[in-house]
Amino acid sequence: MARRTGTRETILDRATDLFGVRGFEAVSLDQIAAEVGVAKQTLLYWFPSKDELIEQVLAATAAELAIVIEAAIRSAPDDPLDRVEAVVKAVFRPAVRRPALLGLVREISRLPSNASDALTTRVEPLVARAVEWMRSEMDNGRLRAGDPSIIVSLVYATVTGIATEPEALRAVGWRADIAGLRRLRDELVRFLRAALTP
Amino acid sequence: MARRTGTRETILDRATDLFGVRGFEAVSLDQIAAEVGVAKQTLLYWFPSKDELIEQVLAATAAELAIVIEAAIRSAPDDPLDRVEAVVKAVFRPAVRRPALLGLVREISRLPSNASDALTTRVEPLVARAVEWMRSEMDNGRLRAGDPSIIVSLVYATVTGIATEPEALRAVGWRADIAGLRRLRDELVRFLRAALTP
DNA sequence: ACAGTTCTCTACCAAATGGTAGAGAAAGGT
DNA sequence: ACCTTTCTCTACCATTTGGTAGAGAACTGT
Repeated sequence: MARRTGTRETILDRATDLFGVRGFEAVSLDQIAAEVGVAKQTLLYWFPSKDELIEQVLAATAAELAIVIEAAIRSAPDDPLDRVEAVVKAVFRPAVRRPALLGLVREISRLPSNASDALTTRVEPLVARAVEWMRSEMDNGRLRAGDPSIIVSLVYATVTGIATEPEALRAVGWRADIAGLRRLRDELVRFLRAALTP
Repeated sequence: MARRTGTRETILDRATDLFGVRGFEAVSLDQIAAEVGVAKQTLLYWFPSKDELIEQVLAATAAELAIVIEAAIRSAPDDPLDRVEAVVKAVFRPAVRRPALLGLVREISRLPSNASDALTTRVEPLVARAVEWMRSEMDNGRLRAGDPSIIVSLVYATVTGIATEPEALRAVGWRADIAGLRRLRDELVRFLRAALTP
């Protein structure tokens, strides 16, 4: 049967959404296969085991986010607050289009450590660079002084948290229409700017 | 056999930790039973089904957090920034002692909506009160102006996010000793103060 | 001593889980 | 035309899942 898009890519795509929304262990291969419209064994042809599938999903997600973030940083102005805003906006777009993306990132902490270690070591240099950058900007007096490691984590937690908890937003009456999304994004940016301004 | 503490309470306790760390669907009744040191059917005697157990775990957690928060608010000073600090510190203590507590809160969004609705409607008045309080303090000029609903969600996302993602903190070299915890808590409070100061 | 309630157990069960074995279709290269 | 590789399928399998049935302790009040 002729495939419109690669079966492998379709599987990765659907699996990303399901894993991100419901968690790795909560999603069965049968469910993914049904969603893709293919037999379970087709999954196991492309990915020899569920663990392997999870690993590939994580790798693809990390790559996608890394590209978006890199691009945002490269084309961002020099002022650190503008830079943070650029990165947050860049991540926000794909994250709200697919809540599962950042949800996936959160899922990593539930993996057996050996599985997540590969990813961790790959992301580590990026994180280290972010922390170093933040430290130097703090020294410059262009960002509010503080423990740069923890501040980086706090910014990450805020963005990831707000993008992956529709429940919290629903509880305060927020609606996910286009106007709501823009308000949320702008309020998030203002919140972070206020938190980081010297 | 004479029970030291109530079997029911022990089950709720262990189930809270397991659910909070790994997710509802990822934890089996057998695993909980093994952890408690009891037969699975003892679980099903106390809680007629897994759904019922989940519901009770959520109810107990909500009650525990509500008590802590209420107490913090009552004994807090009038200044809104001090009040936020008091609540955050109050939640932070049990949250880091048991990361599963806030993890559980996050898990709610994965529940079938009918199961979480009961909880949602119970929490709704508290949330509404918080939003109204924040709006009036913004009008007073004692908090940075903004959309009070979204700001409440952002504060919640920051606290929950940082307390439930040890992975993000590990990635920046943070250690969970007592000194690290205090630094984290203080940095979190400063972060939120900066974000909310007019 | 005894009956009744409370509590925990062993023994099952049907359904779903991740995974194996291997057949057969589709396509390309020669 | 034919062989090989690529891809998807049906048919199973052992294990684990949430849950049922019902027996038997252990504590109660009388």
